[in-house]
Amino acid sequence: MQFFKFKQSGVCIVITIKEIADMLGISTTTVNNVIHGKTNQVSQKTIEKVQKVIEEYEYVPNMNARNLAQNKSKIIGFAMKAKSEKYEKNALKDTFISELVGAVEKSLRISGYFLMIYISEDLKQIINYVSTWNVDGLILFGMIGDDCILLKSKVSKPMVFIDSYFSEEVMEYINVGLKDLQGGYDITRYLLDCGHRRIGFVADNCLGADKERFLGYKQALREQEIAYRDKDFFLITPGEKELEKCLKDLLEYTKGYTALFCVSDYYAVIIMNYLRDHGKRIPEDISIAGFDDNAYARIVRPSLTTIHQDVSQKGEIAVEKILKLVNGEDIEERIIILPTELIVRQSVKMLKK
Amino acid sequence: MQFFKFKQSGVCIVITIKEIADMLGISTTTVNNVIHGKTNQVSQKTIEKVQKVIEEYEYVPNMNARNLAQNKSKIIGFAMKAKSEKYEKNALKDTFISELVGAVEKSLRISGYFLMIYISEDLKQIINYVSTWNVDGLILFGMIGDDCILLKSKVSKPMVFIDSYFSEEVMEYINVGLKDLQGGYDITRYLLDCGHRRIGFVADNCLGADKERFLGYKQALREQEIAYRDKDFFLITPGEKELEKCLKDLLEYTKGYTALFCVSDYYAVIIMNYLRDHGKRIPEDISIAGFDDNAYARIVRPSLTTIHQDVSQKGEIAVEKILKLVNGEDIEERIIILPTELIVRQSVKMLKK
DNA sequence: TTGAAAGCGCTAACAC
DNA sequence: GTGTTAGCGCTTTCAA
Repeated sequence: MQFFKFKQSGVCIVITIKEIADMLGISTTTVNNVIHGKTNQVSQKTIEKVQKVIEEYEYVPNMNARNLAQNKSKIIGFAMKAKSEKYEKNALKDTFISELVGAVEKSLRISGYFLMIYISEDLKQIINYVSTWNVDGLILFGMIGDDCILLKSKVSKPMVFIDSYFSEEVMEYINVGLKDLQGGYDITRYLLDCGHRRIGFVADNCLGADKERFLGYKQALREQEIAYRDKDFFLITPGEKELEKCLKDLLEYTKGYTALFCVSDYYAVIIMNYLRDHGKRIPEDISIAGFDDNAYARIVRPSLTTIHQDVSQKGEIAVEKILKLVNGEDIEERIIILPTELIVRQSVKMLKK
Repeated sequence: MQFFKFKQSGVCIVITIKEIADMLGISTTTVNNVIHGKTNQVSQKTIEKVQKVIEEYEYVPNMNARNLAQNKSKIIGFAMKAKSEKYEKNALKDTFISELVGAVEKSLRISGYFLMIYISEDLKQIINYVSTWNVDGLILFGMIGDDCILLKSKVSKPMVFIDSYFSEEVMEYINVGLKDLQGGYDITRYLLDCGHRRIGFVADNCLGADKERFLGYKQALREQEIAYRDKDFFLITPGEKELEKCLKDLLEYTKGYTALFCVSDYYAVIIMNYLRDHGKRIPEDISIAGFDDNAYARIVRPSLTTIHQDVSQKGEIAVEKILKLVNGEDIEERIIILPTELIVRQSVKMLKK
């Protein structure tokens, strides 16, 4: 039985290859060939006939069918672990994440791929997600060593990591990272050069990139023969209430310091505003330095002295790499380390020596 | 021929229903029934056997196959038009958008749906996207009247609009909106109450929500019998260079005004910083008011007097509505209008009367 | 230059 | 309780 669909205004019909073939009394193979531009196999006449119908009926391929048949999708997954409370609410409220995702989205779109975001605390769910959608490739943010190993062992699809650190011996990973240690060193060095001697380090963990920044901080201290004491690491806890408590503690804590190096602008800005709202003058009473140079850094007053990184570039490179892998191309540079730059603004006071 | 897959460490195998059935010497229907919890049809013994294999081999359904068979997906599309230059680069750099998308992502994730973002200047591409992925539902942001009509005529899937305005007679639309006019009125009224008489309005267009805010602005002026002149509308142009030029013009323009009502905090903050960097004191030389109460509003100094809206709530409601529609449930409230609230901070000067 | 047909993995109507 | 089977729309091999 032949079944023809007729174009009607106001009614939404999706036409299939088979229907086009039936309408024209030809085979699906031929229609398919025209759709895929394998026109050397098809007569000019047929091509035109088919194209006319395609246009008129606005044929659009069914991705699910295509993917099923080809065992692939046009989807690149962007997966991240929802670190505890921090991102459980709304990961994209962190401008770092949103800029990164935005850059990835845009790059993929330009290349004809689709982005699917997947956020979960549970790595197993992320792994399931990959196979359930048969994602062509995965961009992973914020994974630490063990995660990477598990992922590598469970996922056979191409993967590109962003901001991950893993041991040297497993170099088959692809990672787009940053000179985190260098950045941590540079900003601490700057604080030291400004005459600061009591410098607190603020972070919500000591893993991955944050750990590297911390190591850079310690290295700079060491060079100036300043002893690092455990209490110089101020651990902040994400999550509404916990954060509130931390900030309160911090108010007391800062009394022993002239400067604070916050591992990210995200926290630097929160802390800066909190301290100021509680009577501290910045940078007169306490200097604040950040890391990332996010959108807030320029906007807060005093504007934030920080380490700049190009977040969009991270996303773009990650996409470039993943698409190469998806297309079976070889990747020469597997570990990309982007540079950092010290941005001196107004949140750090120059102490008299 | 039977084909068994064996679980091996380090190798990633995806098992199918058919394979489970073959391994156990039962039918796919039975396996399927167990997977879908239709256990009243299956003996306890079989259930256990199947569940054991599912667990051991980590069965995960193939979405493409499932979607194809069921003629649906678990995807909700979030589509927006890339307004000219503004979002072409990275839409998520606008905190309004990223918070909205983040909230949508989170709500969908909790409900077991997947989000696919689709940004395009071209509405036709958005329409194609819907059918190519057979998206279950669409959340649309930033569409104006004509867009909505076209979408309605071309897309048969459930749709929920965010921040759209359309004429009264087409009430079958679902829209999650805001008291934009009221908000525009309130903030202008506040400026007037502070003694301002020359108030400029700044926006990059005069459509949709921005238009409503503009109408609110005009209404407040009218009430105080202040004449609105065309030149009181300062049109700003997005895009790197154009924006730069606009800001320069604005510097001159502000001479005729004591206050500026910017249609969004996004612009308010940019303008505020620019003016200050060029020697204007805020609010002494010129007062600035915004709209949205985004993350920057609290952070800039002087902090921004603005109209608050709950962006995450918009996203959450949109998801709630779209899922109801997807599930064939009835929607009682089709036009949701969220409230606004005046937030007085420090960017507006109280003039002596 | 064109066509027939098998198959991707899952679902669901129907039969036993 | 369990099994058979036809399809979802597209791709692709092989044959004509």
